[in-house]
Amino acid sequence: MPELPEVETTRAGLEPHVVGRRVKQVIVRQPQLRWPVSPALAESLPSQVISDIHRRAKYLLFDAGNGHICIHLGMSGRLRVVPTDTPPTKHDHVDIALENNQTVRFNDARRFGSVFWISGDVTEFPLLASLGPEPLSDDFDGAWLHARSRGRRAPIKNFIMDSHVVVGVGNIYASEALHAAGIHPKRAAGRISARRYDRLAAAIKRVLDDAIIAGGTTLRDYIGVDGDTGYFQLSLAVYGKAGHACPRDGEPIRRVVIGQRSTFYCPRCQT
DNA sequence: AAAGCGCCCTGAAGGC
DNA sequence: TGCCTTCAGGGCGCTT
Repeated sequence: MPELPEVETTRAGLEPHVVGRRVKQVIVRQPQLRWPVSPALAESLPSQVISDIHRRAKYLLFDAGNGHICIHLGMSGRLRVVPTDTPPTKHDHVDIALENNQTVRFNDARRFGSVFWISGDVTEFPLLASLGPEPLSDDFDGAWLHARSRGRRAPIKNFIMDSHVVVGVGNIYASEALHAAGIHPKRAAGRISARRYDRLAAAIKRVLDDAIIAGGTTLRDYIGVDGDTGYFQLSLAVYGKAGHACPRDGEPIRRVVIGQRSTFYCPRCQT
């Protein structure tokens, strides 16, 4: 369930532990993740220095000089920094051991996550090549959503969760942003005005930004401590709150399934 | 091109 | 208490 804010907080938490460090060894205990872990990872990475950690969508990209480590957390993936001699526990699938006797450890119970080795240009890597803009960048705004949505009959909730439209809007924050913008999640994307898209784009930015700030302040050092992020139980207005009063008008929040995903909305203030 | 759905996997929750 | 079933969920990729 890591959403973009959790991924960004993981990136920020890893950065001081990893950047500038040389990789000593890579251990792959379970290569069968969402995609198989390529042997090239363990072959190419040792002796390289990690110079940077970027995030693109929900992918973490570690610049290793001769290539990039690319990690997606799926829905149950966790990255922790532990002393290298820490015995692995259940679902500890990949270790990246550093020369300072610390190890970046990837744990993923459900194995929806992935660990890639990208030897070439990351922007040409198939999974990254056709992604939409970052939601927090200036490339993403209401005008972009409006332009991209013309003729689209899919529900707006599916539309904003389409990574080719905009990346990083997961199931939780899609519901939250639509509530904040007062838009019904089932409304056809092509039937929403430019003005409402301005509000929606702003809501997406605000919701994600608030969560990143909250995560950064409350969980600043979690990676070095025990690695358990928990989930950011932020001030969610609608997600998971079926039957609770809408914070805006008191109407009971409803749950509905859209695109095989739980969706929460207020039937009164979201139109 | 767009939309819908299957699938990968495990743990938690619910039913009996 | 314990077994069995159901379901959630990110996101690719196949099908329609």
